[in-house]
Amino acid sequence: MDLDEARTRILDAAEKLFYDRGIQSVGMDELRTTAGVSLKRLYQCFPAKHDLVEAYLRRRDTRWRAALAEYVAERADGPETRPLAVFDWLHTWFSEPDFRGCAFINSFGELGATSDGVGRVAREHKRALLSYLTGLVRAVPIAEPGELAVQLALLIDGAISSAAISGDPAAARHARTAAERLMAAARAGTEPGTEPGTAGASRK
Amino acid sequence: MDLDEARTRILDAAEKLFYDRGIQSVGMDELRTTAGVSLKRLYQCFPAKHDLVEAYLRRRDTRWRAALAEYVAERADGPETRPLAVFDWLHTWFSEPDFRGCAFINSFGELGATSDGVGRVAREHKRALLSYLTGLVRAVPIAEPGELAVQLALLIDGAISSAAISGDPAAARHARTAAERLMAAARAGTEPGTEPGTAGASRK
DNA sequence: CACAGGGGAGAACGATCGTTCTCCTCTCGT
DNA sequence: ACGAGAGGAGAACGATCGTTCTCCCCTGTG
Repeated sequence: MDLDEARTRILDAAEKLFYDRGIQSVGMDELRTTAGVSLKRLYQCFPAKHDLVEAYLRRRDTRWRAALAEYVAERADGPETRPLAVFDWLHTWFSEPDFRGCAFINSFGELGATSDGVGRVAREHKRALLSYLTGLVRAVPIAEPGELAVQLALLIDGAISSAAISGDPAAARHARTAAERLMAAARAGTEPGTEPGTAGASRK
Repeated sequence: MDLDEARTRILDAAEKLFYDRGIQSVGMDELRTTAGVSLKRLYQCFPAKHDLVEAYLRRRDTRWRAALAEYVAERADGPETRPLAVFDWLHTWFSEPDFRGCAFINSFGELGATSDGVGRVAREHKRALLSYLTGLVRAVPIAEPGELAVQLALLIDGAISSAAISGDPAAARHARTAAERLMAAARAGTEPGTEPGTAGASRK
């Protein structure tokens, strides 16, 4: 077996088990069994459990954000609907049978006080999501794009937590309508006639 | 030492240790030491660890919601500002040095898949919070109070998670301004002249 | 064919977990 | 004064954890 294939099989097993049942609830032996590799291989790829935990979180971060960005890019039919498509993607995610909330919030709650690596990865994940949202919002003429992006991030985190605990994917729909109203409110803050593109002062 | 005093000392220790470091990271022996009771007493009050975990969560639920309701009742100067006072209370909570997010989201992420008692308490906590918010919102003339209450709940959960991971209490302020705009949007949905209290149809 | 070496399976190790048991002390009713 | 029972301190137990070690086979090269 290749060393890279062993790595991906271990990471696949880690993602399934860690996300489903929490990190401290799954031992290295079960991980080894699920991945189908030997213990020697496991410790050859990841010298300690916290290395595997961090690698699991980092890979999940990049994949999660890539899946979201891909969905938004191909589903939204314009810059105005892109921020709302985020919540449609959330709804499909919440509807998956093994959905169990945000892996980073869960890991942070479990190990954030103990392992600073987990806290760091969780912080980076939320910061990267916020910068992605900021990019989406900037493509729409809006009074304060940073503020709206932060508000959307709050709605996203809230919807994830609510859907995880209640088990009801409808949290994504409620968050979506809230996002619509926040976008409309932020749009109302822009004075008409001052959008970039129409040169000159048309009012004053 | 009284039996009731032992119970509260154990619950005090459990709340501090479980909330600070997670549940699985603190053992019964450290709990016993912090509470200052004997192991026999500990197991006399709580026959197993999961009993203590559930009691800890239930007591925290009632205390947390009571503290919130008390703050809102004495700080808000009218029905219109009560929902916003919730976010002011969040800001003071986030600013406490040992703030580490929502105990129920954290516990659910750590043990929700394993222990169904934890999942049940977390669900009840969120449901009770939502019904409290619904009560606050119903005192304001608003088109769909249930919808607005759900949206506020999403903002609250999102602010808690965001503040926990980023460490920045400003999440409460952002959530507050979002709540203001959502309330204004929901208020705009009510037709003027149809509030209860002004008898008769003043428009039609 | 001989043999060196890497990988697989799993036993083994020390630590720690939740829980129980032992031993000793103290108190209280008669 | 004295026996009985309750409570405290902590040893002890079985299980499980993360990690390492042992043994054996398999393959490739002279």
